[in-house]
Amino acid sequence: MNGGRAPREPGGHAGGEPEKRRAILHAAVHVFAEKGYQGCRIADVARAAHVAYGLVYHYFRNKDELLESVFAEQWAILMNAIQAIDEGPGTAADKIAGIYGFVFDVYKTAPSAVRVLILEVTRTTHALRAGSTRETFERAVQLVADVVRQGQGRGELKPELDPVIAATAILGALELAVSGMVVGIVPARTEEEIDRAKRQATELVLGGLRAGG
Amino acid sequence: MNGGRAPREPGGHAGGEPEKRRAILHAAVHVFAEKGYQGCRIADVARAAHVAYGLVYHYFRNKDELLESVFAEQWAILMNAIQAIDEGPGTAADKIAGIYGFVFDVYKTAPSAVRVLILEVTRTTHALRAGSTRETFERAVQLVADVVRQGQGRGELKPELDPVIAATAILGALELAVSGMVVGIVPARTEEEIDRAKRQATELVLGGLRAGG
Amino acid sequence: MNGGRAPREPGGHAGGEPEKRRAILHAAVHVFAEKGYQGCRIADVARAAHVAYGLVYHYFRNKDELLESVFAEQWAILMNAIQAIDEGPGTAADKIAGIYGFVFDVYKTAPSAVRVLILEVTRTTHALRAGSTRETFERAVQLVADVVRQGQGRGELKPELDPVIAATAILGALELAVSGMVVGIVPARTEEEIDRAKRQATELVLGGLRAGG
Amino acid sequence: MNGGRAPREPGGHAGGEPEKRRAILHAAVHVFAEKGYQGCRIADVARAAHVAYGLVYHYFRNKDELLESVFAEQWAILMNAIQAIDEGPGTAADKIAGIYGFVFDVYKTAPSAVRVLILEVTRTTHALRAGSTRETFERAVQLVADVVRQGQGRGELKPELDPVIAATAILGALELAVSGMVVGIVPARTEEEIDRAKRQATELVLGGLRAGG
DNA sequence: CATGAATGAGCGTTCATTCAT
DNA sequence: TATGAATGAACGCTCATTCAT
Repeated sequence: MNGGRAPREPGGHAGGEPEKRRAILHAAVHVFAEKGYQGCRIADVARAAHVAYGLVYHYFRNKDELLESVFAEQWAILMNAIQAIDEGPGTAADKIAGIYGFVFDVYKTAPSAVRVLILEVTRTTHALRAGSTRETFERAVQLVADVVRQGQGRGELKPELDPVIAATAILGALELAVSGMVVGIVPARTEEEIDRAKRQATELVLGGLRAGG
Repeated sequence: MNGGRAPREPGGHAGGEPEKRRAILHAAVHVFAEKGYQGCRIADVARAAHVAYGLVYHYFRNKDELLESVFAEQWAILMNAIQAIDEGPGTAADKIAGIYGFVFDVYKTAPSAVRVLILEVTRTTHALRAGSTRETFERAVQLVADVVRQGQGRGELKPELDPVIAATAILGALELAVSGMVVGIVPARTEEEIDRAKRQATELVLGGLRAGG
Repeated sequence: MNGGRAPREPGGHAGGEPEKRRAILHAAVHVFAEKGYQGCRIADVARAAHVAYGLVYHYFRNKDELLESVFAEQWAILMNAIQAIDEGPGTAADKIAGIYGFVFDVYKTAPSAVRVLILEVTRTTHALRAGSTRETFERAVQLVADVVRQGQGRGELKPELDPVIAATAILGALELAVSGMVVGIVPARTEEEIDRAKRQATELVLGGLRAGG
Repeated sequence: MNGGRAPREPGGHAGGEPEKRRAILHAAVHVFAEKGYQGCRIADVARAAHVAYGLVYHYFRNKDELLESVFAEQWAILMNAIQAIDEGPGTAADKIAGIYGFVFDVYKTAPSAVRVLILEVTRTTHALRAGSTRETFERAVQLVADVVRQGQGRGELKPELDPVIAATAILGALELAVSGMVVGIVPARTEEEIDRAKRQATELVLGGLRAGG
């Protein structure tokens, strides 16, 4: 594309996403994670993104839409990972362990992202109810429920469990484990501590799911 | 605990807690549950309590203290229940089942209370960090962790689990299960549906904890 | 009223209108007249009323409602005057002259009020369309149209005129005469100049209305 | 007049006014008439003109100048008509009737234009005070006043009337008659209704002016 | 000429908190 | 105790204007 023309792509874009929009979204993740929904001011995001106040409103209709986008993006990443794990090889236990592994690994390098992902999901219930957040979350539950169903079909997991409730518990345990780290109840200062928490949480939830438990 | 309570013996009724204070607290539970932290305005609470605006500030230093008190009260109820269950007879599994049973039962008659208890705990992290909420929450984790430790001591639960992480997962699964009901992912319209969700969630988490799983 | 009780009526009221509300409304008339709808900032009104910013929103839902109230009040005064003139004695010509006289007289002592009354009526059409302004204006037209009808009934005014159109013209001529004074096209610095403009305008419009003209 | 026009011969078409500038001006008339001064956003005009945002600022220094130009253009049309009528044959009454006729006729085919012409004249007083609008308006008044003077000189109109005040009333009655149609007080849905309103208004004002009334 | 991204001051509105009674 | 009027800082959003290309 753009063959022969001047190779411009300055402050703008060329079929892709404007870099300033990226910067805003990127900054929003951190500010949002740091200060929560109510404490996350547009001015903070703009400043963190080294961008003029008004530009936020050039790319996003309003605060809700901006934070919805943050949600959507973070969840999209997680969803892709879950789906890839889901469609890949391995037992149901492997896959669930894989999901846990992914989230804990991301936490090591980008705790803010995980924080948004996990901590704020249920939080802003009302304000964002109309948005796509809830559907996205439901889809995640369904995706994990599918993993459970497959595992039940292969006789790996307890057949009597309701897959949706099981999926809820799987993600719930994951959420509070990460919450615990974020809040400081569960120690997670070193990589080893994080790995330890990961192993424990994984073991715990898998123990409840395995057939013949 | 007496957090935020007026120091001198208040109330027009001598000896007890002033009824207006009660009304405010009571109203706050519902408004808080209904609208969340940010959406919960002092004016709403006062109106719902059929009390003058300023009276809220007579009994509570500020918004945070009011909502802290709501937390504290709801958690106190749960803590007492947990403690009673803890100190009572039965295996660790019985006790954990008892805790789950208690929360789900309260949900049947007072979903607002549970909503506050569960949904808002991690939410308002930053705003309330200075307050007693976190300590209360930690104490709950420790209480459950004690149950786990006791169970491990008696050989009922897997000895290799970190009690704190286990407790975190126990409450985490509980949280998201209830969240699921509140948000509507998990069906909970009838008493039977709620009981079913309770059984499933209990089974799931206990499966992960039992020794020889 | 208030017999025997402590004669309090401090910053408050006693069955009447709070004085601060009065002050805000009073200030709004001037600021509105001075700067027009768009230029009239809430901050200006508050400052002019020697009142805190937020108090404006204590008494008025928003800017539109405030300015609607200004309209309503000014028009109410005019309407009362018109109605009194209408119901009083005299020929239709006397009554129309009376209305003109009233408006020009008010202009001498309170040009701001007239300015709001006249200049801004049609102006903020869209913003205030939903409000009561238009209905009020229509009522004024009807009231004047009634005067015309009565005059036609008594043979004083041309019978072939549509009373509504006549009323529209009567008020229109009045409006632009006053507009002319406000804007400076028609000289109105001294009381004499104002009276001269009044006489001329009255004569002009009456000339068009009188039977056998 | 050339107010606000790009100095050098513009347009891709050599010799005339650039068509984009035309489009902007044309669009501005409608948006302005539709939304009023404050509601008329540059973005709206640009969109309606199918032109890039920034181009508006290429042809006009700022919003005020754009809307001044709209005024100027519309008034120029009216002024030319008035002047032609003025310099043409006929009595003063004929000429005034001609002016009324012109405005009402334009209203039939381009109500937006008349709306701008009439409704917004006095409105934006302050914002545009520095501009040429007022002078233009004053010139219109003078032009009509000249017609009155001529009529007085020929003994057709009452000699005792101040020509300026008379002109003010003539235009005032015209304004409110049209305003009434625009706002909906005076019925103007069919051509017949418009014509009826025209005749009534004309008769009314001429009745006030004719000598021996 | 033409584009539209980028800027930032300005303003309406909310709402926790205080205060006079 | 109880009331609710009064305060003002804070923040979301708009939109005229500029600028780089």
